[in-house]
Amino acid sequence: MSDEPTARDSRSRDRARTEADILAAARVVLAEDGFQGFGVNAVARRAGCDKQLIYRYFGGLDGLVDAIGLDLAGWLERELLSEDAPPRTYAELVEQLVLRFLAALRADPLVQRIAIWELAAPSPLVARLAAARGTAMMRWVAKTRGALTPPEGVDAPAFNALLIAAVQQLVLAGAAVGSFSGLPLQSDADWARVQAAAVTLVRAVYSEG
Amino acid sequence: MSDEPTARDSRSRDRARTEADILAAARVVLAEDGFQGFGVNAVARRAGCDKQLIYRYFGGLDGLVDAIGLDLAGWLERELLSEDAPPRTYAELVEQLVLRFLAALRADPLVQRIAIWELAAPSPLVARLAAARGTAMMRWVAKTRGALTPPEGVDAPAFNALLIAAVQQLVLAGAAVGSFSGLPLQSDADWARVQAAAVTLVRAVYSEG
DNA sequence: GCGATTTATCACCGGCCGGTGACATGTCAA
DNA sequence: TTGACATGTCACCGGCCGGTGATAAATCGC
Repeated sequence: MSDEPTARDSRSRDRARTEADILAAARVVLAEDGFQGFGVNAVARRAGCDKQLIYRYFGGLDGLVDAIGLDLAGWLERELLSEDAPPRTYAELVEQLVLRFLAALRADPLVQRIAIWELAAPSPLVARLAAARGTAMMRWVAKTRGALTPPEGVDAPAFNALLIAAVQQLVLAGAAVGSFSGLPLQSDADWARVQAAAVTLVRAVYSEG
Repeated sequence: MSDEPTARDSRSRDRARTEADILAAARVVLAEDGFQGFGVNAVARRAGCDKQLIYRYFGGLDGLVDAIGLDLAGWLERELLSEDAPPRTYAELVEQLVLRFLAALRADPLVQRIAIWELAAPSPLVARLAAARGTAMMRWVAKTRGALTPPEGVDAPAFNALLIAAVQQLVLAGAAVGSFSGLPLQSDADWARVQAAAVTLVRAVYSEG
């Protein structure tokens, strides 16, 4: 929102520090204003330095986006991790995945903006960004799945995609307009309702065949 | 994509025709380029007339968007209508709703763009646009529901929102990048898979309690 | 035929954008 | 001390944007 440059003596002459400032500014701009406001000028203003440095140190916006993607790669995995009891059934596995994905996405405006970016302006650049999320989820599933397998005769990939898609759409809509299709998505109670419905769905599909 | 003005003798002096041209051009621009490319200059170029006319006849972009919203209000209702047998159970009702919403949204890039617009840049303007869709679905449900009611002890609004949200996210992702979370969303076979999964979900929740 | 009105076009403004070349200043090594 | 290099700033370019005032041309009422 505000464009006041963050405090930063303009003569720091510390490249590592400057790069970190630029990267942080880029994340803030993207998280706050979305991809529409994401540009060289905005990031430089936010970082309190000249935009030329973005070209010099990151090779332009593309390199900056890639840099964001790098430390974003581990985001989802970190978020999905927990010390809870490992799932004992496939239903529990999917249930944990859905609930944690909901919480993680809801808490991270940056990733929300990236997801919207992907929908609104698909490009190889942002595709690379979004790919990290997908592979992270895959790896998490592979790691915590153990020997768990979906029930026979069930199109698990389709169901899981449905569930994750529902969660993502609701989180994005909730952040943007506070409701979806008449369902309020603001208070924690609203989200508890969504969680309950999602859990019921998972169990209806996987637990009882 | 291309900016060549549509054939149109520049001296037609037919206000009704010109207004229709502008409105059509606006819909095309929005459907093709999304809200990012939606502006006075782009619409005027596409309509093959001067942008001043947009201000004169529609009062600027806002009025133009409202005009789009007007004839868009009946869109969903028209799409949802059909001569199929009326649903006999609540499960059938929701099943029809979900499947028809999927088909309608998939076939209409304009509405897809509006949905994305709502996520990326919420504003009273586009909210008015998107509200039409919501009320249209409400009215359709009220009209075809008859005496059907959801089973006891089921949070029907939450489940329905989940299902519609899943469909919407998958359609948007399919149009943008052709897949979601590893699930391909391009061929008709891909979508048949999604439909089957959605139907199974609906029945698991409503039919068998 | 003629003036008034409608319809449409054009030229222009300020502002922001991405991008680049020239320049200033601090740092460090020879 | 001096010269090369790293770091940072500034000024400028062309292009597109939304928005507006003046002007031309066709139509209509009289």
